[in-house]
Amino acid sequence: MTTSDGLRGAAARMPVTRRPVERIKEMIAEGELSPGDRLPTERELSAAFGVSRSSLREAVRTLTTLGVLEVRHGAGVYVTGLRPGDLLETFSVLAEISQGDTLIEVLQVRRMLEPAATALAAARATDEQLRRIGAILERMAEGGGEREAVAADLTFHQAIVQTTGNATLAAINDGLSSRTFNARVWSGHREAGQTARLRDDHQRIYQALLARDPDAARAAATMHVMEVERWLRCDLDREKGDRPDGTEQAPRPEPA
Amino acid sequence: MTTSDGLRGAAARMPVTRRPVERIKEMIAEGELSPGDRLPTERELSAAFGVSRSSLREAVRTLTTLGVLEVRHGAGVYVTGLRPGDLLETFSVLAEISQGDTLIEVLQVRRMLEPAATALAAARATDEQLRRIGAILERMAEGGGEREAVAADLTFHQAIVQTTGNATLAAINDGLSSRTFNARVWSGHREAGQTARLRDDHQRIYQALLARDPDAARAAATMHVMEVERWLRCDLDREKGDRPDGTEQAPRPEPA
DNA sequence: CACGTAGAAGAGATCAGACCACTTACCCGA
DNA sequence: TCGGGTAAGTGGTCTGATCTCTTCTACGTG
Repeated sequence: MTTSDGLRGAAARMPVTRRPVERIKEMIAEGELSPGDRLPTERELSAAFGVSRSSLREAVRTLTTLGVLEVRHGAGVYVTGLRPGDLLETFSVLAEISQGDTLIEVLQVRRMLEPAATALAAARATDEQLRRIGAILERMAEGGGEREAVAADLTFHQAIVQTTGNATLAAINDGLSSRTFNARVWSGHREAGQTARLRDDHQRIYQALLARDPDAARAAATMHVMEVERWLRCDLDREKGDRPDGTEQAPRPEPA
Repeated sequence: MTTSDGLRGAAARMPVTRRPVERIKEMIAEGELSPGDRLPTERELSAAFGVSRSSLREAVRTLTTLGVLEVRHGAGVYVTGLRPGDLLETFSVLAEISQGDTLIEVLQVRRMLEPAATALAAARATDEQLRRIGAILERMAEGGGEREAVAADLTFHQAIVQTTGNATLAAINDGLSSRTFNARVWSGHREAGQTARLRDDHQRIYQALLARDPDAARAAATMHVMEVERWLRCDLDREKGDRPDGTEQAPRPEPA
């Protein structure tokens, strides 16, 4: 009773729930299903795939989590826009539950992406986009609670990356700088000196964008990410061992 | 009407299935659950959360898809290693089902990451790591079918990125250069000139690594990604409109 | 005729319980 | 002592019923 069914070798010993997942992904890749399309009802799909409705629902749940499908209660199952932002939404869990060294790694990646992205933004930004970024900066200057400050910082960087016009880049960057992540880095860093330093960083980035100077933008972004990295390292050290001596704030500087 | 995303107080009007998802993620973030820990049985969990087993299973399915949990048939549900590679496995769907412009965007991101990563690798590589990369190159030179060539190319770049010691970076890069993606770029580019060009690119990267020369490594990696991007643009143009004139092979070069 | 509301139909959400398939560990016999 | 077999435990799947939400229709009112 095992492999006797006529299924081709590939789909033979596949968990039942996985079959609809692979098939639907395949249909999308082949163009049989397009963004926005509505799928048959769960009851019809389960019959079509020869699986129970429970299993079919788990398959749909998988594809929903991946950002491929979207379920509207009472209305049906739809293919999402399949835009990078849809497919990379899962990305944020990394920043959400990672700890210690992985957070450093995340910042190192941002140190590769954000300078390049900011430089690109400086070259491509329209007047309207620059105006919007400036507005965000003004809102940050107005102060507000820590929550608002974190949100505004996030919005500032997101706006810059969006200016590059690369939605994939924007989605990845969003994932690497999720709200949870930033809140963690920021916690305990609201002292006067650091807040001022942050504002300076942002101002320098903004000025470089205004001047449409990619090199300056790259440098400013690099400095900013490095600063955030320094804070994080400081925090991690404090957590690890409570050494009161403030030395070794930036251990192991990048060799390159 | 109701504020759909109010989220005030406790989990007020949250879909039943989502409650276990959020709670388990929270427990992991708080350290109540650690990598490798085993969770209670599905039956116990469903009782603990006050949901049916079906709903709990959908929650577990969500977390499994995200790479947070791992289910072993007959043995139990476990927390994964929570390593970047675990959490970013979903990443590959982007390369799997994206088309057209998004593929270009993916390559632009790689153009930001791979040069930086290769430079870092040049600075940090151990003799053993360099030897391994060299071995991969030799295997590629031996030829073989297109399938083997794609796999070897992938392995080559993965080995380099792993050399940086940044698992997050490696996971992201893996996602951006999945087998499916590469197979698509490569299809139809096995002509003599391009194969040779590819081998040259790889050799130059390898030489830069051997010389532990970050600048040369960065340049070589950049050239390589740009070359792949040129192929892809060529393919996309061919698909879109069948213009026989070979002009506009590399449209809109990056302004920066 | 225009419009809004109530009801019905359809679709996903959740639940309950049963049975199947796989893993693990224990126990018994050689 | 070692090996295999068996049973308990756990995830995998199925069935079918009920609940909730969306959507559309049809009715009634102004």
